[in-house]
Amino acid sequence: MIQKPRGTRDFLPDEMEQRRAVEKRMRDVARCWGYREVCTPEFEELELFTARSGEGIIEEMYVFEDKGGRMMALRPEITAAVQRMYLNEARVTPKPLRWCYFADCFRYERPQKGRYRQFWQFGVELIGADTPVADAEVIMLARDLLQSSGVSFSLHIGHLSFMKALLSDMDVKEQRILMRYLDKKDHEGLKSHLGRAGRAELGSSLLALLECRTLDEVIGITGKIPEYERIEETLGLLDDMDIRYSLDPGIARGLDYYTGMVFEAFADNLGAENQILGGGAYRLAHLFGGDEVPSSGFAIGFDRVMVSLGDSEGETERVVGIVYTPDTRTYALRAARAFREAGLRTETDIMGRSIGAQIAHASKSAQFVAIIGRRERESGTVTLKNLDTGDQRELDLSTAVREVVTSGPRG
RNA sequence: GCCAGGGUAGGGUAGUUGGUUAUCCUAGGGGACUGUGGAUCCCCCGACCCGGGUUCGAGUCUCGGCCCUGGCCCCA
Repeated sequence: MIQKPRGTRDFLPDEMEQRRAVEKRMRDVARCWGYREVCTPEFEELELFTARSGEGIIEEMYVFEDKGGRMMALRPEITAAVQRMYLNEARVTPKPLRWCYFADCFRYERPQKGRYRQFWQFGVELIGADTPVADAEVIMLARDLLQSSGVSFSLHIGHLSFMKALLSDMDVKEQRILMRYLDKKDHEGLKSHLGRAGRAELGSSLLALLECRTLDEVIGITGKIPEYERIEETLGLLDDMDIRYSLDPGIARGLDYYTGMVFEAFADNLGAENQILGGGAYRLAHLFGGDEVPSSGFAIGFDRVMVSLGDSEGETERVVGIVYTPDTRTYALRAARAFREAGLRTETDIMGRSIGAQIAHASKSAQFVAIIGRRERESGTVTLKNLDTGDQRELDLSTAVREVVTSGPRG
């Protein structure tokens, strides 16, 4: 038999309902913050992604040549595409732009728990704002979104200026290597690299920086940096709004287009793949040939959030089963229409089953059955039976519909 | 790309000193039961991941591959 591609998943209705429920809560939060949804193509010109991350990431992407000989890639993330979209379509839109997305991405990687080749991200981008309160807004929104999902997490906030202050006299390439070591918390690798570069004296201050948990401690190591006041203001806002976070000067976020504030979130109950959110302030537009625009944003690893939430039982939807005899089929279908017009999930027999078998089948998912025979058809009624209580009454069709609508969901 | 552990009906399983028709539960379909449900009973459907090797004979042993799970690497 044909199997699904490696690293992809099928979702049955129960799981889809859980995912949609979480997705809906996130959408509602984003909407309340004024972030409106955008959508970009599933695939883009390969160059959109290599311009930013280098040729190396081709190995980790789904890349193909289309029939016109153009090199394309399934999007491995959304931020670059949104920036391209901004440059293409929305450069003159009043700032700031508050956008969000919920979309699937593709990466050609070794699958494991919480890591798939097709995965979904819920993300936001705030374009054209470059203030302390903009930084704070994005972080507060990140917190609200994760909170709405019900996941248990911790939020870590850093700023690239801390490391850069200590590394300011080194060239950019060297900085990048060292920041990579710091991000990975690879102390030995860091020390030996510094030793080879003849800068062993930096080791202790860099490692001490990783241990800092307050801005004052950081400044004690880096000295007063130009960004100090801005960072203090952002963190102060978060404190005033009772946002719980840890200051983590070790966050480097691998990429060089991040410019200032960076942050990550981790699920409390996941193993190796426990990062469920990452983001920060960045500049990207120049790479795509546009005027620079300060932006910030983040993406939530939606699948990891779902793994963290585990198998929780979704709300049971009210279901009505229409049970009827063969000679009342048309009346039964009209009755079903009336229940559906009231917004109820309504199912009718299409298997030619007996009355008893229809009820038996309906009772697996439904809370109500409307039983219809010749008598009900003649009088324009249905016999509404509550399968939870066993009560049943013959009611006018419209009364029966109202009865179910006002009954409220089960359990 | 690396390491470890796994793959038997849709789901969960038994079967490993190699031996007839591969066990049980559950789910699904039908019936007992054509105007009243989840019980019960009966019937049906349905599996050894793929390929090579050893053997008279492989679910079982062996090799390779694929896939899953966990970890490493990576993680935009």
